[in-house]
Amino acid sequence: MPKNVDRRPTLADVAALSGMSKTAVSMILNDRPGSRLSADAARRVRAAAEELGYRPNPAAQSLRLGRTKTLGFISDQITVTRYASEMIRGLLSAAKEHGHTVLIAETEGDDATISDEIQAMIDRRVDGILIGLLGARMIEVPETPADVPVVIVNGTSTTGHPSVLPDERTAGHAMARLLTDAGHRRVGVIGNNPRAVSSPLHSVTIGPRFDGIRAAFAEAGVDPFIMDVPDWNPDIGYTRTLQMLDAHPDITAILAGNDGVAFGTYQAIAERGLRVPDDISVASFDDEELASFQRPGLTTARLPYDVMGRTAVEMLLGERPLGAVLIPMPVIERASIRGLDRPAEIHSDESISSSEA
Amino acid sequence: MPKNVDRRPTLADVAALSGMSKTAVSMILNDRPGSRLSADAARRVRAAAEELGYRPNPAAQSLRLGRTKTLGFISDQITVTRYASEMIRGLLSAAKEHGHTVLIAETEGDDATISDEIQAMIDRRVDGILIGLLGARMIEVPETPADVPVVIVNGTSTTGHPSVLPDERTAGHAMARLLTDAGHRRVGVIGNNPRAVSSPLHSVTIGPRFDGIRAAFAEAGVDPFIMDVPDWNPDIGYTRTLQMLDAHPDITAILAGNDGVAFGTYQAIAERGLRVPDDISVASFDDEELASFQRPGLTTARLPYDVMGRTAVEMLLGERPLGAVLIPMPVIERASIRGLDRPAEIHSDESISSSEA
DNA sequence: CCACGGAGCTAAATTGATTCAGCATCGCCG
DNA sequence: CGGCGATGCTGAATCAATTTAGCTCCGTGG
Repeated sequence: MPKNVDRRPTLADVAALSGMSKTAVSMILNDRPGSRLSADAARRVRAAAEELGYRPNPAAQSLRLGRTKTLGFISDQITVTRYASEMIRGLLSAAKEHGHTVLIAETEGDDATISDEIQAMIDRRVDGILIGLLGARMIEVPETPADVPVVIVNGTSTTGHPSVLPDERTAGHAMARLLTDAGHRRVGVIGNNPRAVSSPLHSVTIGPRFDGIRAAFAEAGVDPFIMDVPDWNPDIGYTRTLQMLDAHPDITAILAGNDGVAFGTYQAIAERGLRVPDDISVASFDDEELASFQRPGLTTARLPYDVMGRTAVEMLLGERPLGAVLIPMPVIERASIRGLDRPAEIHSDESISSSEA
Repeated sequence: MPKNVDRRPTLADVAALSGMSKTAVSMILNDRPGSRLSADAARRVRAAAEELGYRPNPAAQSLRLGRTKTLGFISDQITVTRYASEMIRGLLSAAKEHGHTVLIAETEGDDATISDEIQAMIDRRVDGILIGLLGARMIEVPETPADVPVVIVNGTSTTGHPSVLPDERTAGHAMARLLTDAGHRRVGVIGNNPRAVSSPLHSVTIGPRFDGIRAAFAEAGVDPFIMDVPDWNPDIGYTRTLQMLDAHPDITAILAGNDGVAFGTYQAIAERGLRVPDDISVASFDDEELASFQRPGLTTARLPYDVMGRTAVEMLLGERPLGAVLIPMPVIERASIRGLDRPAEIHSDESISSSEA
């Protein structure tokens, strides 16, 4: 009976077929610099490897080298989230470029299990760990062996791990500026989230986002109507926009906390028989897919999850220094903001709006 | 100089500390049946392992055992998709329950690279491979070693691999039935996709979905207005709904191809000054997150990605037979369908609709 | 008194790759 | 002609686990 049925070829098989030693084969296939093997030997070895369809066994390599060429990605809810899976795309493609694969795990929202997941990754001897968060906040990360770097994507840690965050302050400033530059001076903001801002454990980005917003309005001499909200979702966007419209019927623009809120804002505006952007301009943050579904398209500051994922991998793989990085949020201009250069005046009397007919 | 600085403890370390052999330690820690080691020895070994914080090296285990306790998940676009990341959640939790971890890779839409990704997974000696598809279609899957099972989630293969698909025919029937049961007899359907139905390489589910729809309408004696479309997205939903409303002003319900189409349908209905569900009922398929954002909430048949992912893992891990499985699509009833039991009559003359005031 | 069997344990082989140390052979220089 | 260095290659150790084969006691039955 043949002994080599269906067994995957090993280095030894290649050595035997090529008539060389395992050492030689290893050196040739790895292009080891400094090895002085003849061109002829190299040719024979490569031919043999090709013929057998030889693939190195990564388990054996890991065992010997102590590196696994594998990264661990642990998320709280990312994989489940409508928009943040872009992060996975970014990190996957960066990892692939460096010949690494990625293991995934999810805590399903329970921060306590993050410790277990990290341990599981370390048990598997990953070369580095990424922790991806759905909402950008500060979390507690257990200590890890010094040789396993950890970077947090869309968050920070209480113990100061390297991190990748969106540059929210600049984005907040840019979006408010977009509105004031378009001539809007009476604008509603829905909404600040005092609880989230109260502690980095709730959010590390909502604060900067609103700092930027406030700064830009102040620079333009605009005093916006900022409404506090307990959470950001379409339902809250809807009800608060209705309130805003009642309280300040003369506003010309609404800046929403994120695209989910803006979704509700669109609904409320339609409910009142108003039009975006003719009557009310709308802008927001995140650039979820649904921002492009809106009619007219929603102008929003994009959360660059893909770049963040990619950047984190580059940090892990030593391509850029480990540290705290801020990724710019590109402004995606669609059609939800109207310029008020001149037509702003005719807005004083609402009864003549029939002039459109 | 100490030799054991910062090195992770190995089986040999546990053996040394407990005064036993590596063999004994291995047998005890693995609860090997048939080994006749004393209770006292077991206690000492476990204590030593605990004290050192011993964790087995999976690379060494894989090398020896040929199993990696790792599953490979390859997708075309899943990880990037707003709704299908539920599949990852399902498969992750099932894998975790069986002590397996999951490697991910993505072809980024290029089917040609699927072969490379499979090879990469096989190189890593995964115990099984999942191929997840964004749109349910038939793909070509290269041959794999007999000891590595492959199952396709949300799709099928030309070579008849085990697969997990949603039960679209039943769902199509159920949704149409929901409408006819509510008394709707003039209903628009947006839209069938002839190109997609033309070949399993485009879709293996749109056909059954529409078969079910047609069957249910036929059973109820209803002859729906079915509109063909080239694709399913909000934009098409919007323009086609406008056309549908023009062509058949007397319809009382619209069944949309999926939630994206329904999004556009809502927009078009609002544009015409009509209301969901008072004037037009709407139903669709998928249950994306945005279905719950709609106002009123959209009644839709849920694509059970999480169950599909979980089921595929159970097949890979031998918990259920490898084969073709159909997963039921639950009907998610929200508020977009109006019962027409009696009030249907007053619809004949539109001019008296002012009676609502 | 010796053989035998079972209990309790261990030495060594094995898995597949990398790498250190070193062995021939050859040409060249003194 | 002897020694030296370069060239081209290989044997064996190593990584950390599992597992086969077998060793040493000890008690018991013949």
